Parts: sequence; C-alpha cells; structure tokens
Amino acid sequence: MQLNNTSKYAIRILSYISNKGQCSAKELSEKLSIPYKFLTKITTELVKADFILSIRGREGGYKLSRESCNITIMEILKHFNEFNHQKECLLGIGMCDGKNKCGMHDQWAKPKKMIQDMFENTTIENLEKNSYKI
Amino acid sequence: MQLNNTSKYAIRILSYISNKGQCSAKELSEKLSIPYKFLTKITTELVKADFILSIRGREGGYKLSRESCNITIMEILKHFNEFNHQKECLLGIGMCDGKNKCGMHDQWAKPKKMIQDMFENTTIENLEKNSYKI
DNA sequence: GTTTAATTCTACCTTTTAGTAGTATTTAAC
DNA sequence: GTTAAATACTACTAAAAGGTAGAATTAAAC
Repeated sequence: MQLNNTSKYAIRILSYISNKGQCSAKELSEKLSIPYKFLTKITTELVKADFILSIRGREGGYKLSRESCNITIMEILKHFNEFNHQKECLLGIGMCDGKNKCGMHDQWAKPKKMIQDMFENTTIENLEKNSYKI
Repeated sequence: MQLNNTSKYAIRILSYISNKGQCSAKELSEKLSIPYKFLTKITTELVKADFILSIRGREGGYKLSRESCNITIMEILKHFNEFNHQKECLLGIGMCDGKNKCGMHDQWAKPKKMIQDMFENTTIENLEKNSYKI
C-alpha cells in the first residue's frame, strides 16, 4: 500500500522544480537524494510526458512546462501506471464490479473513492513546501 | 496502490477455507486459480503464523486455527509486510511525522486513517462469500 | 505393512522494479 | 571554435517479487 519509487521520486522532483523555478539534474539529485542516473531517467520521462521542459547545454536544467496548480498527483500516478483504471479493487482478479465483487469490494469502496478524490484534487502547488528535505 | 499478490492470495485462501471448513491444497489451487506450488508456499507460511492448521497425510488439508471473526485483514497484511507501521506516508523517506512532513502528509492523513480502520475492522468473516469465484 | 494422497522442505528459475555505466549530443560562455 | 556543463540515449547489472521443480515426510485407508 505504497507508491512505487519512480512515482514517489517523480512527485518530489516536480515539487522541487516548482519551488525553485529552474534547476539542474545535479541539484535535484543532491537535494532529493536520488541517484543521479536514475533521476535523469525519470526527468527524461517527465519531459516526454510534458510535465517539465528541459533546457540543454550549459546553464541548462528543467522547468515546469505548466503551472503547478494544473498538475494533479493523479495525472502523475496514471502516467507511471500506478492506477490501472478499471479493476483497481483490492483483491481484484479479473473484472471487479457491482455484479462480480471481489471479497473486499464493499469495504474498499469508500476508502478507494477518498484516495482517488484526494489524488485528483491535489496538485503540485498544494504540496507541503520543502518536503524534499526529509 | 494495490496489495501484493501474496497478500491478496492469503486473504482469498483464508476466506475460502473459512467458507469450506476444511479443504486441501489441491482444491484451493484449482478453485482460486493460484499455482499449486506457490499456493503451498503461502499456506505453509499461514500455518507457521497460526492463521490455519494443517492436517497431514491422506484426507488431510487445512482448517482455520481460530474463528474467522478473530482474523482481521490488518493482521494478515502486517504479517506479509504490507504495512511498515511507522513511516507509512505516501512519499515517506526517512521518518515522516507531524514535525518532519513528507509533501503529501496532510492530504494523505485522512484516507490513510480510513484504510487502516477498514483493515482493522474487517475480518475474514465479513468478506463477501464466494468472492473466490471471480 | 503398503499404498496413496496429502503437506513440507530446499533449491532453483523468471519477471519486474530499481539502479548503474558509458557515450553522444547540445549550447552558453569564454 | 573550444571548452565546459548540461541533458539524452543505449545497454547493462542488482534486488525483489512471483513462480516452479523435485524429493522428503506424514498418516489415513486398505
């Protein structure tokens, strides 16, 4: 019941960039304690997905490609396959809906809704500032 | 944001045994569509953790070692390391508490509590009957 | 007491996730 | 135009999760 590392890193990276305006991969790696090579792999992915834009060459770095209030956590998680849309029931094997319930379908319904709403309504702007310090 | 396979299987196994009273690994494997060898690995673990007891030899099988209403989902999940107790914040790096917050600490608090309560208050007895059919 | 159907043990293989290494490309500064 | 500091690309390695294989042990049934 946790996010995978890539998703976690992505959120923290976007949050840091948002607070700094622009910054290099080197700075991100050091401040967020994310292995440099792994970090650039993720940032490259974030560029392709248009969350950030890259400035190459000397004095380069990354910037948000949109306003932080327009980047929801849900969007990030979906990009990194954290939500499989349909079946996302806890024990979900095959299709799990109102008719074909998994064992925990009813109990899971409320918390699930709450989490989804939270991820949809939370944007990079809303995140605790300086959370990267932890 | 899903349980790992082992935890899912464990819950479904216990649910099935609960409904059947006693059953063999072969039956569990077939009815729950869990690979036989992987299933027995999990049941052996469930025996050691005293969720079930095994009856060896011919006509053997597994039984719950306690009443189904006394086995909470939380207990199962904790056994399979689904909850790391302390830091379980979404982005949680290092310790994440009221003073040292991860970026999503505040937003995550409510859904997290809701999920934990749900897992603690849900027992094997409460699960949808025949959920294994899916 | 032999057989048979069951659980248990040890060791291995496969897939996915996480992380590393090295080189190529870009571009501002000088 | 050379240099230096940055990102991007390709390919590999390591660790964890998921799954398999085969032989050993147990005990009811006959």
